[in-house]
Amino acid sequence: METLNPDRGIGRQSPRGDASTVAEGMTIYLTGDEAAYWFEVKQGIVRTCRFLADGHRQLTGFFHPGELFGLDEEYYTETAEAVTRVVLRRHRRTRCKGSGHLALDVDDPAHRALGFARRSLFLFGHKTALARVAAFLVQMAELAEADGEVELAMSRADIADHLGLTIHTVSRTIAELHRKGLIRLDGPRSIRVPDQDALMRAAGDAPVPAMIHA
Amino acid sequence: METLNPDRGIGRQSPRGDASTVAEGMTIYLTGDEAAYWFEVKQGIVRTCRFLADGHRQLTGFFHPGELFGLDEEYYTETAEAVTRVVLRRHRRTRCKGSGHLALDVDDPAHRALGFARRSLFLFGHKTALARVAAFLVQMAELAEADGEVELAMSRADIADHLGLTIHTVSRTIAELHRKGLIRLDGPRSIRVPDQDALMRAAGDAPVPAMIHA
DNA sequence: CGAACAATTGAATCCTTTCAAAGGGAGTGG
DNA sequence: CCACTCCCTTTGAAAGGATTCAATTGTTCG
Repeated sequence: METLNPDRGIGRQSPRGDASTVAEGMTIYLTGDEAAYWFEVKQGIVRTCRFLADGHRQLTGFFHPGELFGLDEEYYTETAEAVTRVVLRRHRRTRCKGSGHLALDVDDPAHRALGFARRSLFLFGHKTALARVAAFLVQMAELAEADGEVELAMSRADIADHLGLTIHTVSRTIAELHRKGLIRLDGPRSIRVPDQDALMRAAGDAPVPAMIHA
Repeated sequence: METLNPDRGIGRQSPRGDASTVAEGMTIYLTGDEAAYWFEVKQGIVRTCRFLADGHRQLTGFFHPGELFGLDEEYYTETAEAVTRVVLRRHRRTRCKGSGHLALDVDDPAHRALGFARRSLFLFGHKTALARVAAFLVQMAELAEADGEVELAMSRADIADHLGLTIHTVSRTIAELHRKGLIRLDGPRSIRVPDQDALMRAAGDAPVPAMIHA
Protein backbone atom coordinates (compact mmCIF):
# COMPACT_ATOMS: atom_id res chain seq x y z
CA MET A 1 0.00 0.00 0.00
CA GLU A 2 2.53 2.45 -1.13
CA THR A 3 3.22 2.87 -4.78
CA LEU A 4 0.62 4.40 -7.03
CA ASN A 5 0.96 2.89 -10.46
CA PRO A 6 4.63 3.58 -10.99
CA ASP A 7 5.29 3.26 -14.66
CA ARG A 8 2.24 1.75 -16.22
CA GLY A 9 1.96 1.29 -19.90
CA ILE A 10 5.53 2.22 -20.57
CA GLY A 11 6.56 0.37 -23.65
CA ARG A 12 7.24 -3.31 -23.65
CA GLN A 13 9.95 -5.08 -25.53
CA SER A 14 8.93 -6.76 -28.70
CA PRO A 15 9.85 -10.41 -28.44
CA ARG A 16 11.83 -12.14 -31.12
CA GLY A 17 10.85 -15.70 -31.69
CA ASP A 18 9.92 -17.58 -28.55
CA ALA A 19 12.33 -15.79 -26.26
CA SER A 20 12.11 -12.17 -25.29
CA THR A 21 14.07 -9.84 -23.08
CA VAL A 22 12.43 -7.18 -20.97
CA ALA A 23 14.30 -4.36 -19.30
CA GLU A 24 14.03 -3.65 -15.59
CA GLY A 25 10.83 -1.94 -14.58
CA MET A 26 9.13 -2.51 -17.91
CA THR A 27 5.61 -3.84 -18.25
CA ILE A 28 5.19 -7.27 -19.80
CA TYR A 29 1.44 -7.11 -20.08
CA LEU A 30 -1.39 -5.13 -18.57
CA THR A 31 -4.57 -6.15 -16.85
CA GLY A 32 -7.18 -6.53 -19.56
CA ASP A 33 -4.78 -7.30 -22.37
CA GLU A 34 -5.72 -10.28 -24.44
CA ALA A 35 -4.06 -13.31 -22.87
CA ALA A 36 -2.57 -14.67 -26.07
CA TYR A 37 0.57 -15.95 -24.35
CA TRP A 38 1.76 -17.25 -21.07
CA PHE A 39 5.36 -17.12 -19.97
CA GLU A 40 8.18 -19.00 -18.38
CA VAL A 41 10.91 -17.08 -16.62
CA LYS A 42 14.36 -18.00 -17.89
CA GLN A 43 16.36 -15.30 -16.14
CA GLY A 44 15.51 -12.49 -13.76
CA ILE A 45 12.43 -11.88 -11.64
CA VAL A 46 8.90 -10.90 -12.58
CA ARG A 47 6.17 -9.49 -10.40
CA THR A 48 2.45 -9.69 -11.03
CA CYS A 49 0.27 -6.99 -9.58
CA ARG A 50 -3.20 -5.68 -9.36
CA PHE A 51 -4.15 -2.07 -8.89
CA LEU A 52 -6.96 -1.41 -6.49
CA ALA A 53 -9.57 1.27 -6.83
CA ASP A 54 -8.04 3.32 -4.04
CA GLY A 55 -4.75 3.50 -5.91
CA HIS A 56 -3.00 0.88 -3.84
CA ARG A 57 -1.06 -1.91 -5.37
CA GLN A 58 -1.19 -5.56 -4.53
CA LEU A 59 1.65 -7.81 -5.61
CA THR A 60 0.20 -11.25 -6.18
CA GLY A 61 3.47 -12.96 -6.84
CA PHE A 62 7.16 -12.94 -7.59
CA PHE A 63 8.28 -15.31 -10.29
CA HIS A 64 11.77 -16.73 -10.43
CA PRO A 65 13.55 -18.66 -13.17
CA GLY A 66 11.63 -21.81 -14.04
CA GLU A 67 8.31 -20.46 -12.85
CA LEU A 68 5.26 -19.69 -14.97
CA PHE A 69 2.92 -16.74 -15.09
CA GLY A 70 0.24 -15.24 -17.27
CA LEU A 71 -2.01 -18.28 -17.31
CA ASP A 72 -5.29 -16.51 -17.84
CA GLU A 73 -8.25 -17.61 -19.84
CA GLU A 74 -9.08 -14.76 -22.14
CA TYR A 75 -7.74 -11.53 -20.72
CA TYR A 76 -5.02 -11.03 -18.17
CA THR A 77 -6.39 -10.41 -14.70
CA GLU A 78 -3.13 -8.98 -13.48
CA THR A 79 -0.32 -6.80 -14.72
CA ALA A 80 3.13 -8.32 -15.10
CA GLU A 81 6.28 -6.27 -14.75
CA ALA A 82 9.98 -6.99 -14.81
CA VAL A 83 11.60 -6.52 -11.42
CA THR A 84 15.02 -7.00 -12.92
CA ARG A 85 16.11 -7.42 -16.48
CA VAL A 86 14.26 -10.51 -17.54
CA VAL A 87 14.51 -13.19 -20.18
CA LEU A 88 11.25 -14.94 -20.92
CA ARG A 89 10.09 -17.86 -22.93
CA ARG A 90 6.73 -17.23 -24.48
CA HIS A 91 4.05 -19.87 -25.05
CA ARG A 92 0.95 -19.39 -27.11
CA ARG A 93 -2.26 -20.10 -25.32
CA THR A 94 -4.13 -22.94 -26.95
CA ARG A 95 -7.27 -24.79 -26.10
CA CYS A 96 -6.59 -27.93 -28.02
CA LYS A 97 -4.58 -30.67 -26.43
CA GLY A 98 -2.94 -31.97 -29.57
CA SER A 99 -0.56 -29.08 -29.98
CA GLY A 100 2.25 -30.22 -27.76
CA HIS A 101 2.55 -30.85 -24.05
CA LEU A 102 2.59 -27.17 -23.18
CA ALA A 103 -0.91 -26.43 -24.38
CA LEU A 104 -3.22 -24.70 -21.98
CA ASP A 105 -6.49 -26.46 -21.37
CA VAL A 106 -9.15 -24.30 -19.80
CA ASP A 107 -11.12 -27.40 -18.84
CA ASP A 108 -8.17 -28.72 -16.94
CA PRO A 109 -9.05 -29.15 -13.29
CA ALA A 110 -5.83 -27.50 -12.24
CA HIS A 111 -6.65 -24.54 -14.38
CA ARG A 112 -10.05 -24.19 -12.78
CA ALA A 113 -8.53 -24.58 -9.33
CA LEU A 114 -6.07 -21.84 -10.13
CA GLY A 115 -8.93 -19.41 -10.47
CA PHE A 116 -10.22 -20.33 -7.03
CA ALA A 117 -6.80 -19.86 -5.49
CA ARG A 118 -6.65 -16.40 -6.96
CA ARG A 119 -10.00 -15.54 -5.51
CA SER A 120 -8.71 -16.22 -2.01
CA LEU A 121 -5.61 -14.21 -2.69
CA PHE A 122 -7.78 -11.32 -3.76
CA LEU A 123 -9.23 -10.99 -0.28
CA PHE A 124 -5.83 -10.27 1.19
CA GLY A 125 -5.40 -7.33 -1.10
CA HIS A 126 -7.65 -5.52 1.33
CA LYS A 127 -5.95 -4.17 4.41
CA THR A 128 -8.61 -3.07 6.85
CA ALA A 129 -11.00 -5.45 8.53
CA LEU A 130 -13.93 -3.58 7.04
CA ALA A 131 -12.64 -3.88 3.51
CA ARG A 132 -11.85 -7.55 3.92
CA VAL A 133 -15.17 -8.51 5.39
CA ALA A 134 -16.99 -6.45 2.78
CA ALA A 135 -15.04 -8.11 -0.02
CA PHE A 136 -15.81 -11.50 1.46
CA LEU A 137 -19.52 -10.76 1.66
CA VAL A 138 -19.51 -9.57 -1.93
CA GLN A 139 -17.98 -12.89 -2.95
CA MET A 140 -20.66 -14.72 -1.04
CA ALA A 141 -23.36 -12.55 -2.54
CA GLU A 142 -22.10 -13.25 -6.03
CA LEU A 143 -22.38 -16.97 -5.44
CA ALA A 144 -25.86 -16.65 -4.01
CA GLU A 145 -29.10 -15.82 -5.75
CA ALA A 146 -29.42 -12.48 -7.43
CA ASP A 147 -31.81 -11.10 -4.83
CA GLY A 148 -28.95 -10.37 -2.44
CA GLU A 149 -30.01 -12.98 0.08
CA VAL A 150 -26.93 -14.65 1.53
CA GLU A 151 -27.01 -17.65 3.80
CA LEU A 152 -23.63 -18.02 5.39
CA ALA A 153 -22.85 -21.69 5.77
CA MET A 154 -19.78 -21.05 7.90
CA SER A 155 -19.27 -19.77 11.40
CA ARG A 156 -17.63 -16.52 12.43
CA ALA A 157 -14.57 -18.55 13.39
CA ASP A 158 -14.36 -19.90 9.84
CA ILE A 159 -14.67 -16.44 8.36
CA ALA A 160 -12.07 -15.09 10.77
CA ASP A 161 -9.56 -17.83 9.96
CA HIS A 162 -10.21 -17.26 6.28
CA LEU A 163 -9.67 -13.51 6.40
CA GLY A 164 -6.86 -13.52 8.91
CA LEU A 165 -8.85 -11.77 11.61
CA THR A 166 -10.33 -12.74 14.95
CA ILE A 167 -13.97 -13.67 15.46
CA HIS A 168 -14.33 -10.53 17.57
CA THR A 169 -13.22 -8.27 14.78
CA VAL A 170 -15.39 -10.10 12.27
CA SER A 171 -18.39 -9.76 14.52
CA ARG A 172 -17.74 -6.10 15.19
CA THR A 173 -17.16 -5.38 11.51
CA ILE A 174 -20.36 -7.07 10.43
CA ALA A 175 -22.17 -5.03 13.06
CA GLU A 176 -20.56 -1.91 11.65
CA LEU A 177 -21.60 -2.74 8.09
CA HIS A 178 -25.09 -3.24 9.41
CA ARG A 179 -24.99 0.09 11.22
CA LYS A 180 -23.94 1.79 8.01
CA GLY A 181 -26.87 0.25 6.20
CA LEU A 182 -24.72 -1.72 3.79
CA ILE A 183 -26.16 -5.05 4.87
CA ARG A 184 -29.22 -6.29 6.70
CA LEU A 185 -29.17 -9.02 9.30
CA ASP A 186 -32.03 -11.45 9.67
CA GLY A 187 -29.88 -13.59 11.93
CA PRO A 188 -26.17 -14.17 12.49
CA ARG A 189 -25.96 -16.40 9.44
CA SER A 190 -28.57 -14.73 7.30
CA ILE A 191 -27.43 -11.59 5.57
CA ARG A 192 -29.05 -9.50 2.89
CA VAL A 193 -27.02 -7.31 0.56
CA PRO A 194 -29.34 -4.66 -0.86
CA ASP A 195 -26.69 -2.87 -2.90
CA GLN A 196 -23.74 -4.97 -3.94
CA ASP A 197 -21.94 -2.08 -5.59
CA ALA A 198 -22.12 -0.02 -2.42
CA LEU A 199 -20.61 -2.89 -0.50
CA MET A 200 -17.86 -3.13 -3.08
CA ARG A 201 -17.08 0.53 -2.67
CA ALA A 202 -16.87 -0.01 1.08
CA ALA A 203 -14.33 -2.70 0.31
CA GLY A 204 -12.30 -0.14 -1.61
CA ASP A 205 -13.05 -1.82 -4.91
CA ALA A 206 -14.59 -0.29 -7.94
CA PRO A 207 -18.02 -1.68 -8.79
CA VAL A 208 -17.33 -3.64 -11.94
CA PRO A 209 -13.56 -3.17 -11.65
CA ALA A 210 -13.28 -1.94 -15.20
CA MET A 211 -11.93 -5.04 -16.83
CA ILE A 212 -10.99 -2.89 -19.73
CA HIS A 213 -9.39 -4.56 -22.67
CA ALA A 214 -8.53 -1.84 -25.11
CA MET B 1 -6.70 -17.52 14.53
CA GLU B 2 -9.14 -18.96 16.86
CA THR B 3 -9.95 -22.60 16.72
CA LEU B 4 -7.35 -25.14 17.71
CA ASN B 5 -7.81 -28.25 15.64
CA PRO B 6 -11.52 -28.78 16.30
CA ASP B 7 -12.24 -32.34 15.41
CA ARG B 8 -9.25 -33.64 13.56
CA GLY B 9 -9.09 -37.18 12.47
CA ILE B 10 -12.64 -37.91 13.38
CA GLY B 11 -13.82 -40.57 11.00
CA ARG B 12 -14.55 -39.80 7.42
CA GLN B 13 -17.36 -41.25 5.41
CA SER B 14 -16.43 -44.07 3.15
CA PRO B 15 -17.46 -43.18 -0.36
CA ARG B 16 -19.56 -45.48 -2.46
CA GLY B 17 -18.74 -45.42 -6.13
CA ASP B 18 -17.73 -42.03 -7.44
CA ALA B 19 -20.06 -40.02 -5.25
CA SER B 20 -19.72 -39.69 -1.52
CA THR B 21 -21.56 -37.88 1.22
CA VAL B 22 -19.81 -36.33 4.16
CA ALA B 23 -21.57 -35.13 7.28
CA GLU B 24 -21.15 -31.62 8.62
CA GLY B 25 -17.88 -31.01 10.39
CA MET B 26 -16.29 -34.23 9.22
CA THR B 27 -12.83 -34.45 7.75
CA ILE B 28 -12.53 -35.39 4.09
CA TYR B 29 -8.78 -35.79 4.09
CA LEU B 30 -5.86 -34.73 6.23
CA THR B 31 -2.64 -32.95 5.46
CA GLY B 32 -0.14 -35.61 4.56
CA ASP B 33 -2.66 -38.19 3.35
CA GLU B 34 -1.82 -39.72 0.03
CA ALA B 35 -3.50 -37.60 -2.61
CA ALA B 36 -5.12 -40.46 -4.48
CA TYR B 37 -8.22 -38.44 -5.36
CA TRP B 38 -9.33 -34.94 -6.05
CA PHE B 39 -12.90 -33.80 -5.63
CA GLU B 40 -15.70 -31.81 -7.14
CA VAL B 41 -18.33 -30.36 -4.85
CA LYS B 42 -21.85 -31.35 -5.88
CA GLN B 43 -23.73 -30.04 -2.86
CA GLY B 44 -22.75 -28.20 0.28
CA ILE B 45 -19.60 -26.33 1.18
CA VAL B 46 -16.08 -27.53 1.87
CA ARG B 47 -13.23 -25.71 3.56
CA THR B 48 -9.54 -26.40 3.17
CA CYS B 49 -7.28 -25.51 6.03
CA ARG B 50 -3.76 -25.63 7.26
CA PHE B 51 -2.73 -25.84 10.88
CA LEU B 52 0.18 -23.68 11.88
CA ALA B 53 2.85 -24.54 14.36
CA ASP B 54 1.44 -22.16 16.95
CA GLY B 55 -1.90 -23.96 16.86
CA HIS B 56 -3.64 -21.40 14.74
CA ARG B 57 -5.70 -22.33 11.76
CA GLN B 58 -5.60 -20.84 8.29
CA LEU B 59 -8.51 -21.42 5.96
CA THR B 60 -7.16 -21.40 2.45
CA GLY B 61 -10.50 -21.67 0.72
CA PHE B 62 -14.21 -22.30 0.71
CA PHE B 63 -15.47 -24.51 -2.08
CA HIS B 64 -18.99 -24.29 -3.41
CA PRO B 65 -20.90 -26.60 -5.75
CA GLY B 66 -19.08 -26.94 -9.06
CA GLU B 67 -15.70 -26.11 -7.59
CA LEU B 68 -12.70 -28.42 -7.27
CA PHE B 69 -10.31 -29.13 -4.46
CA GLY B 70 -7.67 -31.62 -3.44
CA LEU B 71 -5.46 -31.18 -6.49
CA ASP B 72 -2.17 -32.11 -4.92
CA GLU B 73 0.70 -33.97 -6.43
CA GLU B 74 1.50 -36.76 -4.06
CA TYR B 75 0.29 -35.91 -0.59
CA TYR B 76 -2.33 -33.40 0.42
CA THR B 77 -0.84 -30.14 1.58
CA GLU B 78 -4.04 -29.09 3.31
CA THR B 79 -6.83 -30.63 5.30
CA ALA B 80 -10.33 -30.63 3.82
CA GLU B 81 -13.44 -30.56 5.98
CA ALA B 82 -17.15 -30.38 5.37
CA VAL B 83 -18.63 -27.07 6.46
CA THR B 84 -22.12 -28.38 5.82
CA ARG B 85 -23.34 -31.79 4.82
CA VAL B 86 -21.58 -32.32 1.54
CA VAL B 87 -21.99 -34.43 -1.57
CA LEU B 88 -18.78 -34.95 -3.49
CA ARG B 89 -17.73 -36.45 -6.76
CA ARG B 90 -14.42 -38.18 -6.51
CA HIS B 91 -11.79 -38.35 -9.26
CA ARG B 92 -8.76 -40.54 -9.21
CA ARG B 93 -5.51 -38.73 -9.69
CA THR B 94 -3.77 -39.89 -12.83
CA ARG B 95 -0.67 -38.81 -14.60
CA CYS B 96 -1.53 -40.13 -18.01
CA LYS B 97 -3.62 -38.05 -20.34
CA GLY B 98 -5.41 -40.84 -22.11
CA SER B 99 -7.71 -41.67 -19.22
CA GLY B 100 -10.48 -39.21 -19.88
CA HIS B 101 -10.64 -35.45 -19.88
CA LEU B 102 -10.52 -35.23 -16.09
CA ALA B 103 -7.03 -36.59 -15.71
CA LEU B 104 -4.57 -34.61 -13.66
CA ASP B 105 -1.33 -33.80 -15.36
CA VAL B 106 1.44 -32.71 -13.06
CA ASP B 107 3.36 -31.28 -15.99
CA ASP B 108 0.46 -29.09 -16.85
CA PRO B 109 1.48 -25.43 -16.67
CA ALA B 110 -1.67 -24.61 -14.77
CA HIS B 111 -0.85 -27.26 -12.26
CA ARG B 112 2.60 -25.85 -11.74
CA ALA B 113 1.19 -22.35 -11.46
CA LEU B 114 -1.22 -23.56 -8.82
CA GLY B 115 1.68 -24.41 -6.57
CA PHE B 116 3.06 -20.90 -6.89
CA ALA B 117 -0.29 -19.38 -6.08
CA ARG B 118 -0.43 -21.42 -2.91
CA ARG B 119 2.99 -20.25 -1.91
CA SER B 120 1.80 -16.65 -1.94
CA LEU B 121 -1.27 -17.59 0.03
CA PHE B 122 0.93 -19.20 2.60
CA LEU B 123 2.48 -15.87 3.52
CA PHE B 124 -0.86 -14.50 4.62
CA GLY B 125 -1.27 -17.27 7.11
CA HIS B 126 1.09 -15.23 9.24
CA LYS B 127 -0.47 -12.41 11.17
CA THR B 128 2.29 -10.27 12.60
CA ALA B 129 4.64 -8.24 10.48
CA LEU B 130 7.59 -10.09 11.94
CA ALA B 131 6.20 -13.49 11.05
CA ARG B 132 5.32 -12.40 7.54
CA VAL B 133 8.64 -10.84 6.76
CA ALA B 134 10.45 -13.82 8.26
CA ALA B 135 8.39 -16.23 6.18
CA PHE B 136 9.09 -14.18 3.09
CA LEU B 137 12.82 -14.18 3.73
CA VAL B 138 12.76 -17.93 4.26
CA GLN B 139 11.11 -18.32 0.85
CA MET B 140 13.78 -16.14 -0.70
CA ALA B 141 16.51 -18.06 1.07
CA GLU B 142 15.13 -21.35 -0.19
CA LEU B 143 15.32 -20.09 -3.76
CA ALA B 144 18.84 -18.82 -3.31
CA GLU B 145 22.06 -20.73 -2.92
CA ALA B 146 22.46 -23.02 0.03
CA ASP B 147 24.93 -20.74 1.79
CA GLY B 148 22.16 -18.46 3.04
CA GLU B 149 23.22 -15.54 0.87
CA VAL B 150 20.12 -13.76 -0.38
CA GLU B 151 20.17 -10.98 -2.94
CA LEU B 152 16.81 -9.26 -2.88
CA ALA B 153 15.93 -8.20 -6.39
CA MET B 154 12.94 -6.17 -5.26
CA SER B 155 12.55 -2.94 -3.35
CA ARG B 156 11.03 -2.49 0.09
CA ALA B 157 7.94 -1.15 -1.64
CA ASP B 158 7.60 -4.38 -3.61
CA ILE B 159 7.99 -6.45 -0.48
CA ALA B 160 5.48 -4.30 1.37
CA ASP B 161 2.88 -4.54 -1.37
CA HIS B 162 3.44 -8.27 -1.52
CA LEU B 163 3.03 -8.84 2.21
CA GLY B 164 0.27 -6.33 2.75
CA LEU B 165 2.40 -4.02 4.90
CA THR B 166 3.93 -0.58 4.51
CA ILE B 167 7.53 0.05 3.58
CA HIS B 168 8.02 1.52 7.03
CA THR B 169 6.92 -1.63 8.77
CA VAL B 170 8.98 -3.79 6.44
CA SER B 171 12.04 -1.69 7.08
CA ARG B 172 11.53 -1.71 10.83
CA THR B 173 10.89 -5.43 10.88
CA ILE B 174 14.01 -6.25 8.89
CA ALA B 175 15.94 -4.07 11.31
CA GLU B 176 14.40 -6.00 14.19
CA LEU B 177 15.33 -9.35 12.68
CA HIS B 178 18.83 -8.03 12.31
CA ARG B 179 18.87 -6.83 15.92
CA LYS B 180 17.79 -10.29 17.03
CA GLY B 181 20.65 -11.84 15.09
CA LEU B 182 18.38 -13.82 12.79
CA ILE B 183 19.73 -12.18 9.66
CA ARG B 184 22.80 -10.21 8.68
CA LEU B 185 22.72 -7.16 6.47
CA ASP B 186 25.52 -6.41 4.04
CA GLY B 187 23.34 -3.78 2.45
CA PRO B 188 19.63 -3.05 2.09
CA ARG B 189 19.29 -5.66 -0.64
CA SER B 190 21.89 -8.09 0.52
CA ILE B 191 20.81 -10.35 3.34
CA ARG B 192 22.42 -13.37 4.87
CA VAL B 193 20.40 -16.03 6.64
CA PRO B 194 22.76 -17.93 8.90
CA ASP B 195 20.13 -20.21 10.41
CA GLN B 196 17.09 -20.80 8.26
CA ASP B 197 15.36 -22.92 10.87
CA ALA B 198 15.67 -20.18 13.46
CA LEU B 199 14.11 -17.74 11.02
CA MET B 200 11.30 -20.20 10.44
CA ARG B 201 10.65 -20.43 14.14
CA ALA B 202 10.51 -16.65 14.28
CA ALA B 203 7.85 -16.88 11.59
CA GLY B 204 5.88 -19.19 13.84
CA ASP B 205 6.47 -22.15 11.59
CA ALA B 206 7.97 -25.44 12.53
CA PRO B 207 11.27 -26.19 10.83
CA VAL B 208 10.40 -29.09 8.56
CA PRO B 209 6.68 -28.90 9.33
CA ALA B 210 6.41 -32.62 9.85
CA MET B 211 4.79 -33.57 6.58
CA ILE B 212 3.62 -36.77 8.17
CA HIS B 213 1.80 -39.25 6.03
CA ALA B 214 0.87 -42.15 8.23
C1' DC C 1 27.38 18.96 -6.62
C1' DG C 2 22.51 18.84 -6.65
C1' DA C 3 18.43 16.10 -7.74
C1' DA C 4 15.80 12.14 -7.26
C1' DC C 5 14.90 8.03 -5.26
C1' DA C 6 15.41 4.27 -1.68
C1' DA C 7 15.67 3.23 2.98
C1' DT C 8 15.61 4.26 7.78
C1' DT C 9 13.92 6.19 12.04
C1' DG C 10 10.98 8.82 15.56
C1' DA C 11 6.47 10.16 17.47
C1' DA C 12 1.54 10.21 17.52
C1' DT C 13 -2.63 8.12 15.95
C1' DC C 14 -5.62 4.55 14.69
C1' DC C 15 -7.03 -0.10 14.43
C1' DT C 16 -6.94 -4.86 15.77
C1' DT C 17 -6.13 -7.97 19.25
C1' DT C 18 -6.44 -9.59 23.81
C1' DC C 19 -8.83 -10.10 28.03
C1' DA C 20 -13.23 -10.41 30.12
C1' DA C 21 -18.00 -11.06 30.29
C1' DA C 22 -22.68 -11.36 28.89
C1' DG C 23 -26.53 -12.54 25.65
C1' DG C 24 -28.93 -15.99 22.77
C1' DG C 25 -30.30 -20.42 20.51
C1' DA C 26 -30.21 -25.45 20.20
C1' DG C 27 -30.25 -29.65 22.38
C1' DT C 28 -30.46 -32.74 26.60
C1' DG C 29 -32.22 -34.53 30.66
C1' DG C 30 -35.05 -34.31 34.53
C1' DC D 1 -42.30 -28.51 29.61
C1' DC D 2 -38.75 -26.27 31.77
C1' DA D 3 -34.17 -25.89 33.60
C1' DC D 4 -29.63 -26.48 32.39
C1' DT D 5 -25.64 -26.69 29.58
C1' DC D 6 -22.92 -25.85 25.64
C1' DC D 7 -21.56 -23.28 21.89
C1' DC D 8 -21.79 -19.38 18.92
C1' DT D 9 -22.07 -14.58 18.80
C1' DT D 10 -21.86 -10.08 20.52
C1' DT D 11 -19.96 -6.34 23.17
C1' DG D 12 -16.92 -3.52 26.46
C1' DA D 13 -12.35 -2.02 28.02
C1' DA D 14 -7.41 -2.20 27.96
C1' DA D 15 -3.19 -3.38 25.58
C1' DG D 16 -0.36 -4.02 21.67
C1' DG D 17 1.01 -3.36 16.94
C1' DA D 18 0.89 -1.23 12.33
C1' DT D 19 0.02 2.93 10.01
C1' DT D 20 0.43 7.71 9.31
C1' DC D 21 2.88 11.90 9.55
C1' DA D 22 7.29 13.96 9.51
C1' DA D 23 12.04 14.14 8.89
C1' DT D 24 16.78 12.37 8.09
C1' DT D 25 20.25 9.59 5.91
C1' DG D 26 22.26 7.22 2.13
C1' DT D 27 22.88 6.15 -3.07
C1' DT D 28 22.76 6.67 -7.69
C1' DC D 29 22.90 9.40 -11.62
C1' DG D 30 23.04 13.20 -14.55
